Amino acid sequence: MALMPLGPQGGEWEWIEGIMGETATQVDKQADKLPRTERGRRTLRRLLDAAAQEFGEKGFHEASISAITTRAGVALGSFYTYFDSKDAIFRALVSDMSDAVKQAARAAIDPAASALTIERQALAGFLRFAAEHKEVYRIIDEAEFVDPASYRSHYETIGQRIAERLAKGGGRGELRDGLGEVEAWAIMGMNVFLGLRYAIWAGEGDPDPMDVAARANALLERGLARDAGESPLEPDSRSPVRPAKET
Amino acid sequence: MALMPLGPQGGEWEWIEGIMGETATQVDKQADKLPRTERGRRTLRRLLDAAAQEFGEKGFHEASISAITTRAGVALGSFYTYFDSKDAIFRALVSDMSDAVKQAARAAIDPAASALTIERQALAGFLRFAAEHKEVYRIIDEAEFVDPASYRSHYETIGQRIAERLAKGGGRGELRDGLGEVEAWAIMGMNVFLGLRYAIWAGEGDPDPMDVAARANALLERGLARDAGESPLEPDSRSPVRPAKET
DNA sequence: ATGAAACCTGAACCACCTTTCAAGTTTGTT
DNA sequence: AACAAACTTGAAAGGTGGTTCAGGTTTCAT
Repeated sequence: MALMPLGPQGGEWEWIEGIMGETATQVDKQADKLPRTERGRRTLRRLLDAAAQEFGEKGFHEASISAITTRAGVALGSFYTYFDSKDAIFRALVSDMSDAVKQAARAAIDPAASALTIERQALAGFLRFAAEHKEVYRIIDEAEFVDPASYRSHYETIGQRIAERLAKGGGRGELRDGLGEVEAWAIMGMNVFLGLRYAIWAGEGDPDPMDVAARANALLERGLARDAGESPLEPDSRSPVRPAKET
Repeated sequence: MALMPLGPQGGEWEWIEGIMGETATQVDKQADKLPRTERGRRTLRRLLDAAAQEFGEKGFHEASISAITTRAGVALGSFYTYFDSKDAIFRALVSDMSDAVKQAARAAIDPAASALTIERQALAGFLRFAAEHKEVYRIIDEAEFVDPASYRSHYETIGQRIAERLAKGGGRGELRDGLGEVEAWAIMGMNVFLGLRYAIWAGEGDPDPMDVAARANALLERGLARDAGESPLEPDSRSPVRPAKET
């Protein structure tokens, strides 16, 4: 499962399946590189795990293929049995990680919950995931420069998903009507930056992910404005709101 | 003025003054490179303008020093009269642009306005600036990998400034009490992503910056929740809210 | 005017890394 | 057992582009 694709050796990459069920563009070039033996699949996975670490630690340009193969314990030349180029393996990682992030958020959601609760759960899930897999965050972010198309499509997909949830919440009467793409991107940006600050850059006295998610959710629920008579829409959302210490 | 540091030839870099009033670390190494003649200052500015374009279009690693010097119309070797390395000029740019972004937001604000109006003005100012200077956005973003310390300090500074505004709004009774860093980062992330989507990636049918800022501000004012009786806190903030078409 | 400091020039140096390749080993099938 | 395909290996080709340098030109204070 893609939820934990980066465990030191627990890497279970969906990459192979992913690539086969793809809309296929640069994928075709890669297709003939799929391993056909057990040994081959093992090597491929080793390379992907090593690359995730290497790219995560050093960034795309500082990372070197020879460092990746060394980490993976294979010969330099073997790399090109599985990937056409340094870019190709990076793209494969981005694609896989993009799926993993979406999956993490989806898995954290209880579809039966109220619209606001769902947003809180999605954020909490994302924060937890980001804290556990900082490489993922970094690699996706660097895709803005190494593989812009994937980067854009990653966020557009997520944005769409959020917009759908907002529309649904509107239809149900839980949220305002007329919420759309702008609000979706606002929420997404909020989540990403909270992830950067409180998961990737988490420090000593920082509030834990649950508190952060609760505070962000309060913002989404009532905004910044002064309480003009508590809006009692989502009783569920108040319970975990312990005010976190602020700097 | 740093507000328009990237005009084709209108570049008025505060870089020189900036570096002199600095807390001084890697700055010292750079200090002996400050030009002492008029000609030198002209060349330095040419290099910085050229570098901004080159980095903005190609990204740090694809950009080459020889392309920068060609663009600037100076010899390759002259580059090293002003900068110790490719990294050094990039850092100089990040520092300058970081100032420019802050300045743009500050300039868009009317300090006498209400707390929420101020946030809307800051966002609108940022969106306008980002649309006009896409290179700035890109360069600062890439600093996450090329110059992480500057990147972090850039956002921490802005985050702090927003937090201060929130605290002030709370003190005045315009906003809730207890707003802090979490809310500041949420707002900042919101702004940055709206900038990415509606300024950098702006497309045909997209709403204009004013609409985006208004919608985001509505989110900050009342949240997503269904109108539980219009909160009439900021009459000012309703006027420019023309609902934008959504996809 | 004149000399020293500032600045300019571009060819060459050099370090680094991606990619290729020809030869060898392992795997899996018949 | 035997063979083809899959996989592995590491040395070396080949490019790229940051950085240096020695020698020339311009600036500016005296």
